[in-house]
Amino acid sequence: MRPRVLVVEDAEPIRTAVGIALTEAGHDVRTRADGAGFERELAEYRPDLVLLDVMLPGRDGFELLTVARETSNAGVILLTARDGVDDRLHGLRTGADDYVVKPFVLAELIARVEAVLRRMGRLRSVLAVGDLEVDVEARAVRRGGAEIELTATEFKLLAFLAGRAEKVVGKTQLLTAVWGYDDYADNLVEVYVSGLRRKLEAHGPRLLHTVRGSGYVLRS
Amino acid sequence: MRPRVLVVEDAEPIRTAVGIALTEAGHDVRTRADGAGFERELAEYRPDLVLLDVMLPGRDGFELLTVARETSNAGVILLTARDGVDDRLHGLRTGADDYVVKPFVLAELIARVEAVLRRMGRLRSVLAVGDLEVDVEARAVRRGGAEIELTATEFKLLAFLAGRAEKVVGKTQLLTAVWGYDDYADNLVEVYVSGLRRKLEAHGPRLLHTVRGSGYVLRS
DNA sequence: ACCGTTGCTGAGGATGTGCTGAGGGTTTCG
DNA sequence: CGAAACCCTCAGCACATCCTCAGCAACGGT
Repeated sequence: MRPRVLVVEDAEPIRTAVGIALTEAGHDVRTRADGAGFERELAEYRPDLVLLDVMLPGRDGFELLTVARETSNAGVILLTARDGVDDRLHGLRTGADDYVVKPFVLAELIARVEAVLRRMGRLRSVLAVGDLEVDVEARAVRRGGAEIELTATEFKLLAFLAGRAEKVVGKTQLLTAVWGYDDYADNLVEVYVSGLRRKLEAHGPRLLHTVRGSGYVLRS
Repeated sequence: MRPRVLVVEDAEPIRTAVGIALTEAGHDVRTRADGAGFERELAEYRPDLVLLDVMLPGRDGFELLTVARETSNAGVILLTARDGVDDRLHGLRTGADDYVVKPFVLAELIARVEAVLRRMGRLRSVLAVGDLEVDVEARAVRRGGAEIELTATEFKLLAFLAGRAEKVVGKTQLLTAVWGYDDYADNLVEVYVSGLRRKLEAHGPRLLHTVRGSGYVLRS
């Protein structure tokens, strides 16, 4: 489930740019030009995070911040052209989770958005290859909705391969990365690839391909 | 109970000034000049918030940040003279809760400290996992309406796990976070997990799952 | 088509990892 | 001061997982 972000910003170019950047970063985004119907939007869309411009026509960002705090538990980031310490203090005291000053680099805004989401526990680092998802923190693997149970070694192997999806990985490389050996040992890798395939292919077509003479690739 | 703040900063004047300012603002403060014995300090003092200078003799702030994230639930604010966007991004990506650039106005630092504390209170006062509720402040645990009585150690363990719901937590990590040990000691963790399960599962299905070879997860 | 090389897979014993009941030392509380 | 609760250690059991082995299949160059 992707995190939902609500953006309220009157300047059209910024609103669009932020919307696109956040969407590309893998979030679900909804944008608005002013604070009209803000309460309804909060209730319906249930965002995990709200990005609020401070200077808005009608109700300003501080007012909306208060509303958001009272009626939801979304995180809030304020967005403003002003740079005085007083405004920053005001924003933080009112309870914003973060504060970004215009003009800002888009990459930093994204980083702050994700920092707040991560802190709230709404962001996971998930590696995806085709319909396969590898959640490293939860140590969980899903394919097409189904949860796949892996042993410790199988998971290490898959995580390593998923981390370099589309790239061919040699057996020696796998042995050092997963087992810590520095020389070749029997057919260890083959045995584990075999086991991994059996579990993975119970829920779909082959993802872990053999590249004869070189190693293995993970791709769809 | 006043919030505890741990300050790690090598420059003496700043360390003192920050210490005094935070104390006057009503916090319990402890200061250190470097990262030596940081793990022990975390385990003993159990700060709610850690202020870390990025440029420290010995281990730098980023390193300490990682340690703090792994073994405590404390919030973290980075404190630095550098102002490059790259450093800010690095700090936020690594998971800092906030980032203050020197030179800073003391009032702003205090405001940020309190913003982070407030945010943590809002997010962490009652942790919920499935039908389980862990109220950290009241030191109470409920499941499906029934109150569950836990010993001090059991509660610490559960609270730590609940703070990282859905994430796999290693035994070593638990030992440092809950017991303050830095190396593996017998099967302490297993014994307490066992006891915790008995109490938790008297009111519902398993929530505290074993992930063989990795650790434990709390999820429904 | 042949044959050496490379890769696949099922089986099984050794090992590792986790679970639990019991008990002694210590602290807390009445 | 005594009892209860609690913390930690220990030891035995259960079983999942790891790795080796051996035979078979697939591939590709000649």
